[in-house]
Amino acid sequence: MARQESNTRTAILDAAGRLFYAEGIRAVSVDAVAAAAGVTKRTLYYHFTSKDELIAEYLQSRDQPNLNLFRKWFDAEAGGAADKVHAIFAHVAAASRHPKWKGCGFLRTAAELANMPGHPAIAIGAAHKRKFEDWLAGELESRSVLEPKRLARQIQVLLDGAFATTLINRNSDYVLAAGDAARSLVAQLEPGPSGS
Amino acid sequence: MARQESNTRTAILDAAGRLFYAEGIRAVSVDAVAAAAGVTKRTLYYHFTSKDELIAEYLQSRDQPNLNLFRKWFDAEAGGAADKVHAIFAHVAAASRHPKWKGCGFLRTAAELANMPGHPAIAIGAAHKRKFEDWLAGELESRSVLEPKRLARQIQVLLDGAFATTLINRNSDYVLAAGDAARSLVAQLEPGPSGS
DNA sequence: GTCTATAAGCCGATAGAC
DNA sequence: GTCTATCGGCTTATAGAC
Repeated sequence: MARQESNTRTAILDAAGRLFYAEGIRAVSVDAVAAAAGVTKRTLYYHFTSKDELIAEYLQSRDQPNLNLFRKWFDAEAGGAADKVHAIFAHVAAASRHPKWKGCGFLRTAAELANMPGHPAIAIGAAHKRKFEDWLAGELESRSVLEPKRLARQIQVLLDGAFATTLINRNSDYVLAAGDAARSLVAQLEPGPSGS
Repeated sequence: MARQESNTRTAILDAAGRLFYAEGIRAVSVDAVAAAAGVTKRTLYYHFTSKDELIAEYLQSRDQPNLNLFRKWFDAEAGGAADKVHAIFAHVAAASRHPKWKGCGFLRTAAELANMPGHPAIAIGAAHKRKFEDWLAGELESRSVLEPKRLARQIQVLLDGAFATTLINRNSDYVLAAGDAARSLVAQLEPGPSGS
């Protein structure tokens, strides 16, 4: 079966993503990934040169899907920019109540690899966060919100804080608190009746 | 030397703290901690029953020192509550520029142990964050800032977001952005000329 | 209380057959 | 492209001497 190549590769990447997110990068062995994918370790090493490459590709595979979720939540919410931003946090809060929730894979991976600042996976995480920030700044700007870049950066830090706190406090109260804060910050700079 | 007991224990805990913070919980072996403390592994296991206990005690040993830092930075800043809160972030930003900076040990440990929600170390992290939140709420309330509890929680999430982003973005811009956001949120609720 | 020595198994990665 | 088999080293934790 010469053309099964990409199927096998995808199966390995899917298994890696599931396990890395559920248990953490260093807690999951290459053996475990191979077993979950239904291949031998030797096959895994045929498709990926190292565990580090597997980690990097796992995060890369989550980049667009995650961004699309944020866009969907933002677009689906009626109302002004403040309410749309708040909706993102409300949806994250709901997701955080799911039993399989384990926070943000990008942040958790960066935390695990804090002693390897040059690791490719961290650069992929940085690019992901940057894309979110840039997208949000564009949305705010097109709605004539003041200081869109500064505000988008503040909201991103707030969202990362929300992700981080879910790992310490099981309930979603802190995510909702972050959402309230984000809405306040946007409302201060939003045009219209409640603006300046 | 019957009374060297607590010295040895302290040496082990110091070494553990240094290594766990610098390289991460799972990246550091018990062998490495024992070697750094200048004792054998058997001695380490005489003083601590397991690596998990060592992890928990490492975080416990950081609880009060970290809280004292926050208090010191807050108290040393002249001006109103908004400026005092901002000062905490400014000092964290400065600390994050140090080459040995690796973020918040409590959050990084929680991220590494995300697959073990009942781990004692996570409870210690939760208690630490809660103490910070309660202390800050008290400071805000005594300065007649409105909704002190809600605000303290928002600021804590912002601070955790600042910690988290330093692991992805090397520079301290995001910490400063968080500090600006925190100051804005306090200023909105602070009494006086700029208040309602 | 601290030591030497070791258990028993898992780690990432590779050799070579087919 | 996938397999079986294995390397050398590291993992947490323990046995037993002193």
